[in-house]
Order: sequence, then C-alpha cells, then structure tokens
Amino acid sequence: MPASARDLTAIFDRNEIPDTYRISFLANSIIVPVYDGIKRDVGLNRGEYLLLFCLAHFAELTAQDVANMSGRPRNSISRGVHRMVAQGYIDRSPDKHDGRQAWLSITEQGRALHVRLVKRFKDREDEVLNGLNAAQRTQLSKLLQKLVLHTSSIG
Amino acid sequence: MPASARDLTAIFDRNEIPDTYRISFLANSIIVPVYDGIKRDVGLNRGEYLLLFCLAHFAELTAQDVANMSGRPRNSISRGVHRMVAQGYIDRSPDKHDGRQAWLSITEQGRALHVRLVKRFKDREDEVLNGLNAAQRTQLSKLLQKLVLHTSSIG
DNA sequence: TAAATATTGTTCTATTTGGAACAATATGCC
DNA sequence: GGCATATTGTTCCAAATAGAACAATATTTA
Repeated sequence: MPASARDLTAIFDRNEIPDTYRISFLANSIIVPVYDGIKRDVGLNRGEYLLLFCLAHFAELTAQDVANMSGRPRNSISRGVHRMVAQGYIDRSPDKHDGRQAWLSITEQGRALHVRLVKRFKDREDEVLNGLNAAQRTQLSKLLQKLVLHTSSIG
Repeated sequence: MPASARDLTAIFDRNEIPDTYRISFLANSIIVPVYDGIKRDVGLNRGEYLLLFCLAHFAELTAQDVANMSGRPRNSISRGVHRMVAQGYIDRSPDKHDGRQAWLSITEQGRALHVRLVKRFKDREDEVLNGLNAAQRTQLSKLLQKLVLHTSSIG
C-alpha cells in the first residue's frame, strides 16, 4: 500500500504551467520506458541511441551536426561515436579537405538495429496516442508540427 | 559558420515517430533553457526545483509522494530534501505515528522562490505556444489533457 | 604572408544521476 | 506475541552528463 491515498494527479490541472507540465509528462511517458528497455537489452545509453537515430535519417553527418540536432554537448557525442564505431554500428571517415572533422554514417548492422529499436518507440507512441481518436490524432500532429516549426525559428 | 548548410530540420517530418519526436523536442525547448537559467542564477538542479514545484501545490507530501509524482528515484529526492531544508526552502517534520516517513512542506521563502521561478517557465511556455492562435492553443490543451489522463491510466 | 580568430573533436574534471544494498520501522500472517 | 514481508528514506557506488580547457586545423583580417 502506497504512502498516501491522496490524489496526486491533481497537479496536472492545478499548476501555473499546465501545458508545459503535460507536454513534459507525455514526453517522459513515451521515452523513458523505451530508453530503459534499450539500455537493459542492448546496452546503448541515450546519447548513443540518438546518434544512431540521427544517422539513420541522413547519409552523412559530422559529430557537430549530431550535437546540433540532438541538443547534446559535443563531448557526449564524441564518446558515443567511439563506442558505436567499436561496436560496428557506425562508420567514421575523416574529411579529406578539412582535417578537423569526420563524416559519420550508419552501417548495415546499425541500420538493422535502428529498425528494431525504433519499433519500440513506435509501439509506445501508439499506446500513448491511442488515447485520441483518429481525427484528434491528426489534429494533434498538425498542432505539434506547427509549434515545432515556430520554436525552431525563434530558437 | 556552421559545419553544414544542409537542412537538418528535415528529420522533424521524415522519421518513423514524428509525434514522439515533436513532443520531445517541444518539451526540451521549453524546459532546458529555463532549468539552465535556474541552475545558473539560483543554484537549484532539476530535482531540487521539481521538489519545490510539487510542494508548492500540496500542503504536505512525503518524499515518496514526490518521487511518484516526479518520476525521479527516491535517493535523488532524499538528497534534494536535505539541501532544500538547509537552505530554508522547505520544512521537514517526521510523522508522529510512522517513524519511517516525514512530511515535507514549502516555507514562505520557498513559496516566494517558486512564484519567481515558475514565471520563467510561464514566459517560456508562452514564447513557444505563441506559435498557435488562441483557438488552436485551447484545442492543444484539451488534446494534451486527454492524453495525460489516458497515459496515467495505462501506466 | 602573418597574425588573430573560428571551428572541430577530444580529454579532463566535477556534478548529477540512478541502481542496489541497507537500517529502521511498520504491516500481515500464523 | 513472534516471524516473514513491506515500505521509507538513506548511503554507497558506478555510470552518465556536461562545462571548460585543449590541440589541431581552417578561416578571416590586416
């Protein structure tokens, strides 16, 4: 029996920033259990998975690109790159003209892993978003899309 | 000048889980800069702020309550409690009937800090959500509310 | 061309984080 | 009551995280 039988979910609606609270709650609800599973079953941490995810959608990226896209610091990416290269999930080839940077790409093996792992996110996404009917879900997608564009334009 | 002039925002729409990606992106866009500012200006980390936030909306909570509400492990809360008590933002009084637990509550000083800090979230929330007009924003709120209820019911 | 400034990716370091084990207390079961 | 099981909150420890400084290379400016 838990400590208190009081309704702690009251905070959902009775706080000063309900939309922020809800968005954050939903993000965590979808993502956290999936990352936990990936960590447990495959041994990849969040930064490593994000690296794989980014590279699954572009032919080539630099570490800096991934840092920009994922919002993680470059040193985290750097460590992830070395571990993922060692495990055969990504390739790394130094730029021929710019000695500082290197181009990263996903390997066949990495692609296969991505396909397997992204399904976990998709399944969990469906579980959560099934709280809406089809029309509502379309509506939500459009609103989110609009917001993301707006947000990346204001920085 | 950044590394690549390619359009890295293409990933917003061309991935397998666009809604998850968007929700996560929006959550981070709102929350991360505010937490960074709070850390910089007030010295509170995320767990400590969440503790303050939870206590601002309930008269009394146990550490376990806060762990349940915030999704953070109990040891993080425990550490936060001691720091926040030492700084005078929260009070802690052991339960008279159950020697294991203690009741936490926000102090006047803590309340004042909460009022000040939650404004930062509100301002950032508005910046981001101003990408929608009033009707759309209402629509979004309703959809999010519905999803949060659904999600907390499925666990 | 030379010097000042940028950028990339890395290492170093301190902080944050969370799992696991733990002591203290409470509850359930016989 | 007495023994097994829960729960609470804490400490311990290993991993993740991110800021800062750094070396190597490019670019810009004079």
